[in-house]
Amino acid sequence: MGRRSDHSRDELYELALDAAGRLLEAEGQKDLTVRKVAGEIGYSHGTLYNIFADLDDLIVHLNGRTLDALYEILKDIPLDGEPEAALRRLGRGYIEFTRRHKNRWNLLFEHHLPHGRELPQWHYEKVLRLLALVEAPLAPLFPPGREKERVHSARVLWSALHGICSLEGTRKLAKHESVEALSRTLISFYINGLGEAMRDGRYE
Amino acid sequence: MGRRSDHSRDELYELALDAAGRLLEAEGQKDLTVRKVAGEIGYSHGTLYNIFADLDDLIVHLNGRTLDALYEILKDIPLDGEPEAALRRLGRGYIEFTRRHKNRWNLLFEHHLPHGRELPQWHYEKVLRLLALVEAPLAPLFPPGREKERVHSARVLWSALHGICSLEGTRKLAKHESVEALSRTLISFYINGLGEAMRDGRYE
DNA sequence: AGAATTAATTGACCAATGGTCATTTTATAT
DNA sequence: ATATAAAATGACCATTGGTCAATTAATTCT
Repeated sequence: MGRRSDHSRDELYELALDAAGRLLEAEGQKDLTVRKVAGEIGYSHGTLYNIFADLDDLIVHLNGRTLDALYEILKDIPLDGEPEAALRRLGRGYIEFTRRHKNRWNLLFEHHLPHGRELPQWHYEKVLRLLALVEAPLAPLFPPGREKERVHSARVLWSALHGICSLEGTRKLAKHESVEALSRTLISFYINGLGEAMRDGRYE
Repeated sequence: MGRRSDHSRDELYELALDAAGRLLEAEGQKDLTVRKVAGEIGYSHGTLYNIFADLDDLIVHLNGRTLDALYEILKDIPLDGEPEAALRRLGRGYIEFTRRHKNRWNLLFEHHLPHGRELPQWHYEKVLRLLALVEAPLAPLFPPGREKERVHSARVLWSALHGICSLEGTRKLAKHESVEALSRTLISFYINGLGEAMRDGRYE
């Protein structure tokens, strides 16, 4: 068979990522193969190599979608009011997302490009956009001129929450523990400690 | 070829895991294959299936070794003195380990058993032994009768540190950030917040 | 309209993998 | 020596990621 007019290149890109996402969510990483994705959309596996450089490339784009999906969830969460409460709301949104899309979310962090290849710039931009959501509620806690420290704290909180969800979701830490409880404690103590240090003027 | 007397079953087990560890550290997850491990120790791939149920099983045992190795590093770190200082020392040890053994450490958290299979009991015991190291320096911060909360806090800190190292080591968060700085801030603010809450009697 | 050109799609093909198991080879017991 | 039991092998299978010449359909040109 040759050039069909069923789908444009862009449509094919979307179709492929749709199918890849479905496969991933339904069957897990092991079943996310070039051939299965191609089969799902009614093309041969060779065709996918016109759209993506290779499977790694496809995964990088799929992960981009995951970051977008998470942003779409979190962006509507109100960030005003008590900083701690806002952070808890964000945390809950994050936790719920990782629960609902466990496989997608695992792939995002567990896929590694082969040696020498780097993630595209837009990946980091998508991450920064998410981090900005965490930075917002932190604003009232930092006086002007301490923006760097605010960014730093957002990263601590983001990474820490990631760790909590990661260890729980993959059952690597212990069989059962409440992610909510752990994240709640984290946020509460961290913010209190931060506030205290800031009040006493002994931040760093 | 048949039954050789070169190595006992136990020796073969150790040899295989040695080779697997070497391959993993040198080449990464992609090159950790049954055939390569077998080749490294001078046996055919079929032989490995006398020792391990399958590749997943081999990896589970390899990960057990990783947990042991981490414990061996951390167990000699002095945990007395200031809680915060002790936690920082533990954190540094952990960070250094994840740097030195990046591939081993990634595999530990990124490997998933196929659906329906569970990690062996001894895996969780090895984890608990590590968590106990974090619980120790927290002891002075909790009055008697709050052991549950102490365990809880150890888990928060452990998971959070894991998240920080994970995101940094895999370059998924941002290109460069000081893991040390992030973990230092985490420990400092968390412990301060915890102390304050405990003093004021408003824990939970 | 018909021919020439261009581009997309295919599937045979390759090397490698995880895994199985009948066969072979060796050590041990009789 | 012979029989028995255990372990090591490698042919074999299905599946994978990836390549590329051949094929086929859309587009352009005359």
